Amino acid sequence: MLTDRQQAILNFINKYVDDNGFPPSVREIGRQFGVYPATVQDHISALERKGYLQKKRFQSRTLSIPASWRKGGIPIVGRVAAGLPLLAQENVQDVIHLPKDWAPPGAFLLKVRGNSMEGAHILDGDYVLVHPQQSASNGEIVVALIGEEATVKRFYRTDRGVTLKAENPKFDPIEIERSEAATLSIIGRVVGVLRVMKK
Amino acid sequence: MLTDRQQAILNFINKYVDDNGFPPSVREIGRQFGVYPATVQDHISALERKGYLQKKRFQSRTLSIPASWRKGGIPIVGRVAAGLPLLAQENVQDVIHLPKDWAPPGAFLLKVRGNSMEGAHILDGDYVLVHPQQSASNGEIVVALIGEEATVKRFYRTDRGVTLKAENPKFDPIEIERSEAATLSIIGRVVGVLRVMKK
DNA sequence: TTGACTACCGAACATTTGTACGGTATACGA
DNA sequence: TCGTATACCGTACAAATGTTCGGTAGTCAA
Repeated sequence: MLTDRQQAILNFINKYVDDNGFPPSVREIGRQFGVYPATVQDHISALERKGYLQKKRFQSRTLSIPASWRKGGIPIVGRVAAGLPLLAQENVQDVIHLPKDWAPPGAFLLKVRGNSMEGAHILDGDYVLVHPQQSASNGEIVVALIGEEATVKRFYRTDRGVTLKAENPKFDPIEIERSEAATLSIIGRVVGVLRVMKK
Repeated sequence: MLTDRQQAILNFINKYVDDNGFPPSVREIGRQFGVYPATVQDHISALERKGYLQKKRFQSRTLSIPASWRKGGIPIVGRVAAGLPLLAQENVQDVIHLPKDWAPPGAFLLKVRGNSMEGAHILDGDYVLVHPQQSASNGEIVVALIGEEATVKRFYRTDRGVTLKAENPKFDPIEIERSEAATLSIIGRVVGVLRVMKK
C-alpha cells in the first residue's frame, strides 16, 4: 500500500512526534531526507490521500496520525468473536500506553468475565494483557476461543488432547479431545493484568 | 505554585494536544480566552519559567509539556520516602497512559514489595494505582508510610487508633495507637492493580 | 504509446505565527 | 512606599512555514 519512501517519511514523523511532543515542519522533514519542501508536500499529499496522515491547510506543524494508527497504543478489545478480525475498528473501545518493554507489539487488553481464574489472582472485571499467539506451553494462562465463547484458562497438553483448567474449585476442567480440536483456538497468552476498582 | 489563569491555560494546552495530536498556536489560545497574543505570551513565559512548558523560539506550535508532567500520563514512582516530594523528577521511572475515567488526575503507580496482600489479589511485583489522599475509610486498601517504610495494607479506624491489616495469615496486623499517630501517614488509596508477568 | 503514479527540483508567494515594545491596572509583601 | 509579579491591550515586525506552479525523469500497466 505504501511505497518505501512514504513509509520512511511516516516513520520519521512518528518518531519525531514521539521525541518532541509535536509534529515536524515540512522543511524539517525535507532536511532529514535531503529534498525540497515541495517534494515533501508530494509525499504528505500521498499519505493523506491514503489515510495515514491528517493535516490542516496553511497551518504549521499540524500533521497528525489518526488515532487508530497511533504507535505504542494498546487497544482495549470489546469482545472476541470467532472469525472476525480481532482489531476491527468498531471493536476497539480505547487505547492505553505502557512502557515498550512491558508489552510486546500486537498486545491487547481484554475484559475478563467470571471468577474462574480467581486462584491466579485474576478477577471478574479485570483486564488481561494478551500477547497474541496460536500455541501455548503447559501451565501458561491463555485466552482461548471454544466455539463462540472466549475464556481465560490455564493450558495443558495431555495424551488425549488439551485440558483447560480454571483456578477455582467451583469450576471443572474443560477437556478437548484431539478429534474435536477444531472447536478450540488459542487467541493468545496472558502476560499481564490490569484491575481498576470502582468507587 | 500556579495561578488560576496559568492553570487554565495549561489545561487548555493539554486538552488541545490530546484532541489534536499537536499543540495550539499562541493565537488559538488567545482566541479561546479572549485575549491578545502578547498576553498569551506572558502566560507562556511564566509557565516556561516555572518548568511546566517547553518551547522552541520562533517556531510555531512547538509548545510541549515535559514528559514527566504529561496529562493522562500516570507516573511510575520508584520509592516512596518520607518528606520528599513524591513526584520528584528523578523519582519518576516511566509514564503510562490510561483512559481518563480509569484514573483520577494525580494518580501514580507504585511497585508492591512482598506478599502481604495476596488475599486481596495483589502480588509481589504488582504495581498499584494510587489515588493520593491523606485519609481513608474503614476497609479501604491504602498505601501508608510507617516511619520510613511504605506498605500496602487494609485500613481500619479503631477505638485506640488505627489498625493496618495484611491480607495474608502469615502477617500480623499493625496497630498504631493514637499517641504514636505521628509515625503514620497515609499516602493514598489503592484504586487499581497492574501486573506484568515476566517470561 | 498513452496515461497514471511516483519522486524530485527551484523559485516565488501568502499565511500563519512567534515575538517585541510600550503602555495600563491591580495585588502583595518588604 | 517601592519593587515585583500578574494580567491585560494594541500595534507592528520578521521569521517560519505551508503552498502553488511549471518543469524533468523514471516506472508500470493498459
